[in-house]
Amino acid sequence: MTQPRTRIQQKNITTILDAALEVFSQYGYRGSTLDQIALASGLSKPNLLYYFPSKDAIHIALLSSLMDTWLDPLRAMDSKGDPKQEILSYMHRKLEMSRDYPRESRLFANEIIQGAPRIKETINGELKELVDAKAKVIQNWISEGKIANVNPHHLIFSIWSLTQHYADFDVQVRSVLAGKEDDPYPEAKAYLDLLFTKLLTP
Amino acid sequence: MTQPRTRIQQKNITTILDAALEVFSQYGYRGSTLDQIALASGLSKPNLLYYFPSKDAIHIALLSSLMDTWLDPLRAMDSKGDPKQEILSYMHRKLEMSRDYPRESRLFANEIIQGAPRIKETINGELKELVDAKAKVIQNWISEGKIANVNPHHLIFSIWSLTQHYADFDVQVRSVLAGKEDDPYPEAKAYLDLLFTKLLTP
DNA sequence: GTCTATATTAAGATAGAC
DNA sequence: GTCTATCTTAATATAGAC
Repeated sequence: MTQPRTRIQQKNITTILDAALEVFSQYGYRGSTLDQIALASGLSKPNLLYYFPSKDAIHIALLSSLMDTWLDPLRAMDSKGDPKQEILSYMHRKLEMSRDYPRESRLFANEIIQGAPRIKETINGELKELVDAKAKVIQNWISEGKIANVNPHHLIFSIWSLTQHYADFDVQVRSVLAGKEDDPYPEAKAYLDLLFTKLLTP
Repeated sequence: MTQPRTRIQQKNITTILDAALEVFSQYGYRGSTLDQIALASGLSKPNLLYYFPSKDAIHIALLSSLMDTWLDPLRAMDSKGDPKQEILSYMHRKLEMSRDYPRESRLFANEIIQGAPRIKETINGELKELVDAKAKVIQNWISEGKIANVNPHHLIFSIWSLTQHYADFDVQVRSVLAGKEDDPYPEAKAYLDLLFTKLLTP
């Protein structure tokens, strides 16, 4: 789908991808059907297959179109900024993404839990290189005594897991907090702020 | 399957559940087929359905037989023990479960991400009650000044997310650590020990 | 570009012999 | 209890009219 598109094509493709995100993120790839995506998009099933050659193609298009956005917050971590603030800001952005884009988070979670069959190359390549580069930045901050000495890779994993948990395990979080917090995010932010502040203070 | 069983029945049921765990944890419920489970168990497809009435029944039997084991570490948290040590021990046991039972972790993760259709009652009931009870224990420790003032529910969420991440996102963790750590767990343990020690110290 | 109708295959489940 | 063969349904994908 790299050809130039008319307005109606563009609009339908966007509609399909949004419907597919809704469905795939909730039921996983195999658990989702073209009928569900057709229903969610308001288009007919054969019409989906006019825009995409197959169900798989829709899924792949979704994953790759979202991968960049997903990694943007980590890319934004600036080696020239204030170390503790840069890491906290990265955590905040990730937490906001869980809150504002939970479907995207669950789409990736489903994919990775099931062995990342469709995005393994990206993980082994682009993602690993980005993480390694940022881990070096963090290691430099540690060497300069700006933050406490923690394993940079595991620090990044912990930011991922702590923030994505609120999107991926949303049902469980809300069940457990029922009657206490209607919106888990304000408390999550306060808790994670404290956690990372204490962790990173030398 | 509450009737008394012969030895051969018992053995086959165990074999089926183990094969089902292998398959369901990797592909999710809908992504798994009875053919795959039959192949993994060494039994024929109709034979699976001699022991269980349906695919769904196998999945439900798996989930409920594992739920208890899954919550045991939290149950073991002792209000009369040393507060910081009890919480650290809980985290350690959860990390060991990720390392030793990653399939179980992914089975639950798949289920919860997709909205927990089959275990919502348990989450709203048994799980919530257990967490609320343990949150009270933690709150008492805080009131007594034994540990720092952190939100008990979010503390428990953070233990879940940080430890289960190593099982659920195993593929990603290992890809990112390729060439650095063959086994992520020793570094994970050291990192999480530091994290929770700093967090909980008043 | 969009639809109805349909071909094709995969997967859950059952029948019935042994 | 276990198997081969088969029924049935659901789901991907295509054909062909408009």
